[in-house]
Amino acid sequence: MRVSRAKAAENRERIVDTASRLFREKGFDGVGVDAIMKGAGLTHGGFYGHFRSKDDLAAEAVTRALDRSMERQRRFSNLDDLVSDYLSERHRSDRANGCALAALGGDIVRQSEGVRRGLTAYVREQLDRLACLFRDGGAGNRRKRAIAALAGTTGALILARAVDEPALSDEILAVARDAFGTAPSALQSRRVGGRGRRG
Amino acid sequence: MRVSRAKAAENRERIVDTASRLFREKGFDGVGVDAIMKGAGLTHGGFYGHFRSKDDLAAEAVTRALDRSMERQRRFSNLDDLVSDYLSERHRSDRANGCALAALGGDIVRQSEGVRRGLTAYVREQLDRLACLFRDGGAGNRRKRAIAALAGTTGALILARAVDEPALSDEILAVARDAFGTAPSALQSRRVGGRGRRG
DNA sequence: TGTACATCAGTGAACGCGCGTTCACTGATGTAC
DNA sequence: TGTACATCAGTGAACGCGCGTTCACTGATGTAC
Repeated sequence: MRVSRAKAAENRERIVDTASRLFREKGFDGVGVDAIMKGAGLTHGGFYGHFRSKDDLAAEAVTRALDRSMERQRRFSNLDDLVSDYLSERHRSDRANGCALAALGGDIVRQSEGVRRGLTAYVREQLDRLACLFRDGGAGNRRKRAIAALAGTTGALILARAVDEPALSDEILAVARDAFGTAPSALQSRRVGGRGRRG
Repeated sequence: MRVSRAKAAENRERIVDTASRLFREKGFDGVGVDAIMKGAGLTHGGFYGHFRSKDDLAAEAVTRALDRSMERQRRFSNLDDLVSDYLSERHRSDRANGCALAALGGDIVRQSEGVRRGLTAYVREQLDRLACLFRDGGAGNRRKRAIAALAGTTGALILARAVDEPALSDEILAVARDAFGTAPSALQSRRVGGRGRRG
């Protein structure tokens, strides 16, 4: 039974959103067209009225996830808050709604050209944004610290998720929040005791 | 046709090695039992004489990859060399023989309990090793820097591989080498010019 | 050391299930008058 | 505004391919005498 054009467009959006979440949660190969359509409240047969293939949807779903990530991170106006949010326990456990880069990491390389281009644009934007959030230092130094912070937070989230022991996972998140959330950071020197609140 | 027990054991080893490389290169779902056995110079039917299932092999293959990584990294006695090797262009392009954590990242979470336990042990060992390589600071501070370095290098390698543009990828590797390869690092302060050779 | 037989590593055909994709069909929507 | 028809979003059965797994078979290895 046909539905209105508005409803059809809405359905399409819901398919992309659902796929975006399911892919991050279970990986590209861990989710079938059937499950995605069911998750969007439809039947699988209608899929090809909206997309040319599962790969095409994957490209859109990753792009959407990255856009949402960017939106979320724009809400923070200082590095500490942004990093605390990114390295929160909520984000660690909520893969489905979290950073696509951390969730799909290595698999993205094997995706289509479009997906990788979208990801590259996201990384560039993210680096620019991080560089702005550093308060001190010249442009070159801020960019370097932005790269280190992006690599560090992404890696920390992946590690915290991969590791089996809650205590170690918590420790990784906590240390990384401290190391990458402020600049200069705990990485910097042989500071003993204190969490740098004074500085 | 039956082969000698020694030859059979050797075949089994070759299957694990081949799988270890192919999984890192193409992901767990990107490689079939058929391809693995062919890569090891055998036919697929013999697979189940060696392993209970593909998942069982995956567990062994990841463990093997992590062991090899650990072996390689033991060869370096200072942090600079270790990080330079880990963040080299060779490692970026040679996924098949590189770090399993960076190559399989998010997918490992969805693997069996055994795999995750092996990975956790690897992370612990790696952190201890990195902490030793820092020359200054107390035990607590060294561990923190080890965590930051592990997260940073892992994240940087994943980013450098994910990104589409060679120049950006090179920049990420270079900056991360500088930031995580020495302590204190470029992250530390608003140092301008010079690569810290003097310090 | 040599012979006879049991064992079993590896082979290749076959099975069966899941999944991406296709298609004939349905019936509500959109449009022309 | 109302009616008649064409369109087309969604349905559910079916197809076909790939892949994990099984199995009867082969023939070299290992063992018992």
